[in-house]
Amino acid sequence: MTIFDELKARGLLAQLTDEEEIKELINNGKAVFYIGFDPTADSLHVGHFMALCLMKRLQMAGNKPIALIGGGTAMIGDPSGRSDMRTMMTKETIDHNVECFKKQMSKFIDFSDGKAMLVNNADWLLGLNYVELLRDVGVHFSVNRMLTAECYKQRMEKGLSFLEFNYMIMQSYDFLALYEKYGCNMQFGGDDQWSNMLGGTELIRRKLGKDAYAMTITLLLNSEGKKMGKTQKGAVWLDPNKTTPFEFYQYWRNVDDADVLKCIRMLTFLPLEEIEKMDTWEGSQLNQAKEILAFELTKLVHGEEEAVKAQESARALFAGGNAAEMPTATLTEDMFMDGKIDILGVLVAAGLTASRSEARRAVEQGGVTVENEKVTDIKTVYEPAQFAGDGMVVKRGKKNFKRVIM
RNA sequence: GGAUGGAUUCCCGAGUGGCCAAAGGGGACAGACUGUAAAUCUGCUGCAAAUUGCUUCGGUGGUUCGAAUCCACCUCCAUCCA
Repeated sequence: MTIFDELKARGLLAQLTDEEEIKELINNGKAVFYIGFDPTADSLHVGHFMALCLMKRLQMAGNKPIALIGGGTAMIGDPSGRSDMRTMMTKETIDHNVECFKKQMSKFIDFSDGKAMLVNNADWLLGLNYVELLRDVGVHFSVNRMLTAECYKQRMEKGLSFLEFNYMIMQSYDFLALYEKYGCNMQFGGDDQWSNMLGGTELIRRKLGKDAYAMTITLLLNSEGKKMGKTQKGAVWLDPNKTTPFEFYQYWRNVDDADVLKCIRMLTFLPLEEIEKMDTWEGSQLNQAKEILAFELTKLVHGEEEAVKAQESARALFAGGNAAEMPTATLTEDMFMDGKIDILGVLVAAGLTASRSEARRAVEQGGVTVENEKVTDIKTVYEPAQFAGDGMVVKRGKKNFKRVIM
């Protein structure tokens, strides 16, 4: 199976500028492609992960990836898919994020021996001269055309600043710069990047009279049409300090039935034949598929050891027992009043609830368990000795656990 | 720069002097049912020393016994005009 067919079978491809030409290039390892990542946070998340996987797949097929970190474009902020303006980030924050991105990326992509490149568009964007840019690049853009782009249309009602309006031009310029510097002939990105990417191919055509190609990856949406990889608390991060391997595992373990197979297909490296078999699974059998999904992804991101730990913890916990591997919270002396701490205090200290009021509600609604014993009285108190040794396992709801120790 | 409309709790949105910690909906959370799923039903959703107290309706100041609500100034947003 060719790489192109595989990508297609996995449902990763969304839009392509020229299917035949792209097929030819990537199947024969002739593509030099880039994917841009704007450092808007200090860790990569699931959306980036998909793009990195794509890079890896193409790299394995002999193509040369360029990972572009948008240290320059982050100064502007991409309006695509946004209903309101991004908060402007300081140069310092961006620089910090760029460093974090670099570290995480090198875990997934092999940058040794020129097999891949890592560049930062701050290197060429920040030094641009305004008037020169307008004359060289600006002439090639039609405002009328730009305004018809989907990403701007959405913003016509809410308001769009000139700063953000220029994002497309910066991204287009990136493509041109990479084309000229490194012979980069293709750009990949999320489907919401389509218009920005077309801007680049157009610019290359107009300025150099050359063809370059663009292809977008299907956005990972759940059955309700929302972006996956987001929780109430925010994104699901790849940095274990921001989203622990256990939480990461649980996120995938809990996806809807309707989304499991799609996720396995798009995110894992499991062979397609194996995935086809799972496709026939129904009902509670899908639970197995979820376990596979969670395990595979945790393994890819955090390594096999962490994946095994997360899986064992999860199995043990949901089977009713207590696992050795569990997030822990440590109490300190000063949390005790007269040698005692009440259940509300424990819940807050363990980070299981945000406030004592919330803790009170959780207890009153029968959602709190200590060592598998339901706690019904909000006045229940504990003494330091009870948290000695292995401590106690405190649960809020079905899926929030903490081992609380002294 | 001018005119008009607007800013309410996680989000949408009602409230135009006391009965307002603020209707309704969504989401989140908890319970029941399940398969760690969905759907459904129930509860709940500012904080706390908890039949009470405290802080909140863009910001600051004012009127009043009493302000989300009235007044002044400011900030931000949208629409129209330039």
